[in-house]
Amino acid sequence: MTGPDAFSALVPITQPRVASERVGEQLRMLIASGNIAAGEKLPSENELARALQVSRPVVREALRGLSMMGIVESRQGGGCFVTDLDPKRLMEPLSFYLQLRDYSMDELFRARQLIDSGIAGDAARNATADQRTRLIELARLGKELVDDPVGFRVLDAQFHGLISEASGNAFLLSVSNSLYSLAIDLRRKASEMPGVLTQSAADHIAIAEAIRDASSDGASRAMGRHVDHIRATTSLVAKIGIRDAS
Amino acid sequence: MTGPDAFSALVPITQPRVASERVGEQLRMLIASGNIAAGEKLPSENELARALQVSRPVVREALRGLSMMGIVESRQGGGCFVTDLDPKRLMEPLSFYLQLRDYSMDELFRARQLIDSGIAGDAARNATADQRTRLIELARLGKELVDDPVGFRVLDAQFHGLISEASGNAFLLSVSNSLYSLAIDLRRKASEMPGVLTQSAADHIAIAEAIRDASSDGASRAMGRHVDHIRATTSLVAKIGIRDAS
DNA sequence: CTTGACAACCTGTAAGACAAGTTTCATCAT
DNA sequence: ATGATGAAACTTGTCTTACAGGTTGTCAAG
Repeated sequence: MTGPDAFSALVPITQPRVASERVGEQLRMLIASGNIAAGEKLPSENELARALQVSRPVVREALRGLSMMGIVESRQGGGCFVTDLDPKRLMEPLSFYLQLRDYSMDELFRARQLIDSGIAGDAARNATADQRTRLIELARLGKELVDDPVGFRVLDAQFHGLISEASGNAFLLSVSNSLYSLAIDLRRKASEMPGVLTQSAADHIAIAEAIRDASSDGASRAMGRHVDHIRATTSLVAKIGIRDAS
Repeated sequence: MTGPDAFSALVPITQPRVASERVGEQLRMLIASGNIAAGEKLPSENELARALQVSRPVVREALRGLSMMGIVESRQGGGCFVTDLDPKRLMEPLSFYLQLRDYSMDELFRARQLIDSGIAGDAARNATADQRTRLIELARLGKELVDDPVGFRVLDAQFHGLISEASGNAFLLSVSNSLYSLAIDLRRKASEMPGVLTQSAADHIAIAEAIRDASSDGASRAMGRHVDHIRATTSLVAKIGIRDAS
């Protein structure tokens, strides 16, 4: 190894060799760049085939690939549409990866701890007065919902969403939402265990108060502890849940 | 808003209605469960079609979808193989999602500071001996490339990639890579300013040494300073670069 | 035993056909 | 004039056939 070989890094993404993947890549770029908006209807398969100078099966394979990734959605007779591009949908392919390795759950919690702690710290710095009071309200409301798992989960989503919003960082918000939706099924099971919601409600209050007091470090630490608690109960559920998988 | 609407969470995944997605789902489960190992060769498209009682185009669409997700890989004439299931490949949907919105420079740098610092800390804990020595090598090599912007950028990418890999967290690796590629065009311009690369090379050495010494906090702080330096020079370039944007 | 050509096989692409569902629009009845 | 009805056009879903381009394995000649 004499020096860095420039050629290996010069082509970071190997451009798909086969036609259908090139077509898929092109469509994906059109969507990512905003030329085709979410929910918009795509041209018909025949039109795309004509425009791209390929056969219809090639277009179909490309669309099917995008469909499996949750980017587009085809309705028989109706046409092909870009989905709402919701994180929940787009993160679903990643659940395959989570099935592959049992320790991947740890990766997600480590990521969540890092990012959510940072977000909480930023929220303590940047939140508006309205957001601070609303957070306190939500946290107090949570204490009354510890016996209502469904209601608490909705409130929990609002609480975390509001903190992400208050942090003023759209990118971290995206990442945090992705993590949240990846773990949401496990969270649903965990929230039915006794004591879990009581702990979460207490955590929420600590976080909300730290943000209210503009204590950046305090908010970070409180959020870190919160994620720790969630990790503990969730990994427990994950272990138990193996045997009663359908 | 009276109460939480439970129905939105009641149907987490809709099972694929079309044949090709059912086929894809089935193959994916075979791979996730280990019945088909990584690197293994799949039956030919015709065999799969016969076995699954569908036509070849259906099988092809399914395989193409899995191929776009990085789960399988087809070679013309050679057959279809399961990939090595490398996390880097499987996390690709995440980078597409992060490309969707346009983020401000400040958001990206704040995110990068948070995530790369965390990654550096993890790398100091989890890196193998080989990775530590290789990092030192790369950092030292960088000092000799401060007059070669192109070469330095290649090495810089390798350096950051190796740290992400050493952290052992595929999710954060993917996020970090996305951040890196989102800012790469500005970085190209910045790396041609005098002094920038000298600073970066020094930063790299500090980071590599902290990771070598398994100093988690030190690596985090060194990376944080590094991102700060990059932010300073890059934002300068961004201001200047506005007028000669194509 | 090595080497080279050939045959069998596999994926890549194209084109055509029909089924099933949706949308649109014109027609008919009110 | 307006609303409902139904047919026609369009779109996706699937199957079939065909051939080109590439790989792999075999077998015979050297």
